Amino acid sequence: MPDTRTLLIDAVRRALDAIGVDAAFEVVVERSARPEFGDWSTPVALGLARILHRAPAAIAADLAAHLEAAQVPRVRAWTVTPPGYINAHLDDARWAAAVLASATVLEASGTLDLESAAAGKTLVEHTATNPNKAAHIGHLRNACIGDTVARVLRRTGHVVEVNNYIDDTGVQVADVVVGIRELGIEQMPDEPFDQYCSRVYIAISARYETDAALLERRRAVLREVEEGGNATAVFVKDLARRIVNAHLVTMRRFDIAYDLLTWESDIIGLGFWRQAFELLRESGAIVLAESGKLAGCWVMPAETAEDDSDDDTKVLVKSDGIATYTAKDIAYQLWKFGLLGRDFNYVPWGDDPALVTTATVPRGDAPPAHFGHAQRVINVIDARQAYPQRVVQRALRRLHHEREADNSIHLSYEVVALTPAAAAELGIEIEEGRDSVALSGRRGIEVRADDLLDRAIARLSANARDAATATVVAAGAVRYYLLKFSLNQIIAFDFDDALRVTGDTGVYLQYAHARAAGILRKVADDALPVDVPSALHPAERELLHSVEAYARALTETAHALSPSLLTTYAFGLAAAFSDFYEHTPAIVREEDPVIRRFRRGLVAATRATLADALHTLGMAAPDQV
RNA sequence: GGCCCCGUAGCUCAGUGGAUAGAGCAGAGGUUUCCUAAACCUUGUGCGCAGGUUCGAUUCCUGCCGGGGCUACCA
Repeated sequence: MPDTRTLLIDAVRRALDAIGVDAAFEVVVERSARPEFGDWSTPVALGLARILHRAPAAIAADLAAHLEAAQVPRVRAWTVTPPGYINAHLDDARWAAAVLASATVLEASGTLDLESAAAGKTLVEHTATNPNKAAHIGHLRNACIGDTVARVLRRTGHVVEVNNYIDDTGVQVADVVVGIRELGIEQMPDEPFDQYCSRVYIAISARYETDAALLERRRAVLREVEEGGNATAVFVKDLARRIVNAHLVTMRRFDIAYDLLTWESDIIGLGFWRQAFELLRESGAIVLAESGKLAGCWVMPAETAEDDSDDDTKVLVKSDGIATYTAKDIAYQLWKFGLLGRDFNYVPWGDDPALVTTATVPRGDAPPAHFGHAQRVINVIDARQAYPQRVVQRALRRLHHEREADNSIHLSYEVVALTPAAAAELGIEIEEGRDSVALSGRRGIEVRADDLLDRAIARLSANARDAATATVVAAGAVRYYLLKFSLNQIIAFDFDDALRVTGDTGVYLQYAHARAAGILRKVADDALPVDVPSALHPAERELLHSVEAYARALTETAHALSPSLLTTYAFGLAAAFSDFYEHTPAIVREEDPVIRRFRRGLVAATRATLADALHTLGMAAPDQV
């Protein structure tokens, strides 16, 4: 059943047809600015005034007459207000009943086919934290965005595959290897492995400044890793596996999971890059630079012949023969679309039955391969990597994969930075004149994801009914905090904001859900048909509008790939419910059976909708807190 | 220099080509014989500046100012 807004847009469209307005004229219908105007309003008459050479109010009156005559379902009356708005006043009995019925369906159905099923699979790559250190809140922002986007897409009927890319042949892992070998730093008793590696990473990064010879050691490590089949490669693989396991445990605490772990070393080991290199070379997409500062490198030249500045020339193979990260990413992107003509080997990861990892060597218990071959690829990567992502897209275009290039989405988001207050709390000096400092694992400027969650749990434990509740509410609170900012807004991280338990927080949403669930526990469902009372309380109207808006909020979130749209919606729904809760009499003591039944139904619809929104955001919807 | 992002209330942020631009926090003051007060209510002279497009611009365009990022044989 269409929602009221869609119904009204169609009705206005037909009224416009009736007075001969071009079908291309855009119909806007929005919530009325003030309740006394109505429930929904359209400004179409304003825009038509010039086209029709008539006063807006006169056009509005004509249209209102047509709408009145059309007997639009769920609409009780049409009015016109200056300077020419047309307002719909809803027939509460029919509208409210429809909203409650839809929300009940929502609860019953497993998936919500809101998108007319874009054919094919969407592959979402997220997290992709370098396996050389503990995950911090910057990595967690990435994971929360990616995980939520995947959930939203699945909820709206898409087929989704989630990859977590493991960059185990890159510079950052090599740094830790050099650090462990050269600096003699020991793991402390009780020190988690990922935190130990973070410590080594910070130490070796500082040492490079004074000991350039160490950089040569790093080059040697990288070469051995790329060649494979030696002790260093085995050492790195083991180190990376241990870090990846730590990352998976961390992310699991936030209910973040993956379908497939893809290893950069397999892209090298299985010849993906070799294959991609040949394709790129044969097509002329990359060339060997023979002179200049890039002599000896295989590079992808600039976008256009005119713009041949070095600025836009990207090195894919360094003069020492080692492929850059971007090069391997091109091979990976080709694989994601099924364009490489090669596939990974797949083996289960540990004892998690739902998680598969790529492997260089096949194994007997390999799960059936159903990975890759995506229609659309979404790479969740921070805004600083926009340039290399453009190079990946450009590579697809140069190989004449236009459609796949168009369907390669860099889902860019801004970084997390520390406010001066947060930096001070961590004992980090902030540069004079700056109002924030960027996170940096390399420099130890960070808030570890696990530490933040532990602090949130500690903060919530005092008021939660038990430890398990505190844990899920804390995880939800941290997720909500990292999701509520627009993607292109830098998060100015502040401990007070992130750990707050009142106001616009995940805790508020979960508390509202628990309140609704509490009412449903105490007010029995008499299973009789729900009638709508003759007069709705303003808070009831707002809550009904908010419940009804869920489907649209979901589809808009899916289209924009922007989780903050959904957090904003969910907060609005929870606030509307709190307002209803505070400003209408307690249902448990309601004597009138019609009102009691209706208001219980409204609470049930709210709870179901809020639970659905919370789950789609990757948050728990506890019945009690 | 080129490209990208940001600039809305004291602070952190939503928001929209339409009728009086919203939240949270911080500050002040209130609400509990009542379904969980992690709540609710009261308290607010704010869209960086200047042009342009438009019936209508905080929203779109151009320029400028301020801040951040990218522009590596790192990722």
